[in-house]
Amino acid sequence: MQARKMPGHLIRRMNQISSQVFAMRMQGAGHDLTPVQFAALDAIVAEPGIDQAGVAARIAYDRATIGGVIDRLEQKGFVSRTVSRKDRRAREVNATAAGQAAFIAILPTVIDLQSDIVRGLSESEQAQFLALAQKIIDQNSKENEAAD
Amino acid sequence: MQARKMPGHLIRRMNQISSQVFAMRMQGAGHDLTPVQFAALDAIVAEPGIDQAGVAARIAYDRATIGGVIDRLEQKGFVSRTVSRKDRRAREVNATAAGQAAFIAILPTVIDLQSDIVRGLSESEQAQFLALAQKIIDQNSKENEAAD
DNA sequence: TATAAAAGATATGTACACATATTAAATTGT
DNA sequence: ACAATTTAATATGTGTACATATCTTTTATA
Repeated sequence: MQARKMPGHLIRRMNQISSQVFAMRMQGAGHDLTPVQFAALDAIVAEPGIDQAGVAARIAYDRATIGGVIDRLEQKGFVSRTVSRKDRRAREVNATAAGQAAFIAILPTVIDLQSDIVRGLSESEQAQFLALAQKIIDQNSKENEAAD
Repeated sequence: MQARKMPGHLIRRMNQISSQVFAMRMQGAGHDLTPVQFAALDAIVAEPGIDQAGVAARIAYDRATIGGVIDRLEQKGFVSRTVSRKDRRAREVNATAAGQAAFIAILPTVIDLQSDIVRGLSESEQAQFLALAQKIIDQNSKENEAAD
């Protein structure tokens, strides 16, 4: 049995390829966000005032990691954090004007590069692949949180 | 367009799930190897005397990362490194007796946990998924190295 | 209400992942 | 043979990813 044929290994390779395509295309378009930073910004734009734990839950991140990701988004001037008045443990995160503008500018590039990742698959194969991936994720995240 | 439906995001989530299943099952079986360490050990057992760059190429790792991975395998007593007499820049890596024994002991667990990762898919869906994943990888690694 | 339990965030430590730079050794070209 | 290039490995720095511990604040409970 070769490790290279195992689901775990194939998934690792796909993730590697996906990250490389993302980095290359974003750099080519003059943007400077990692996949994780983009996903976090997406969540924050979609739900202004969300707290860090909410961002983590929304995109299935680790709580301990999200702080650093949002740190970097803050350094770039894309988001701001304020202590919540409802719950002083929580930090409410909002996209700044610059962050919203950046998101709008970057989104088309991100959407466009997605088809690069699955290039080599026909339209119907792409749909199949996405459906199967979603199924794997749904099955394995039942015990964590409800999907939406 | 929600980031959560994009191929890149789904692939990241699958990789996350895959890594978690691997860690949990390995720990449950009393083993202590990461997915990357296992894949490296697999490559070294399959090709004794391979150099570090060879290991990296064989499993599509980053050259700069593989040194640290092999460091950790060496600390566990699973592999040994010797300067090649043919090319004194290169380090020939070999599995020790303990490393080979560990590999044989661990392999069944790793094989077994693979079906956990794709649980939720039927047999035929699993085969479909693996074929599509392989296609994505082959397409995106054409410019790097030949597959085998 | 005092205490316990839970939750949001941060800090620490380990392990990738990769870009870039550096060092040493081998290879190539003239 | 010698300089230029390439290659193997290491070093450095940034960015995840996650377990665990700690701190603060909130909530639940006796």
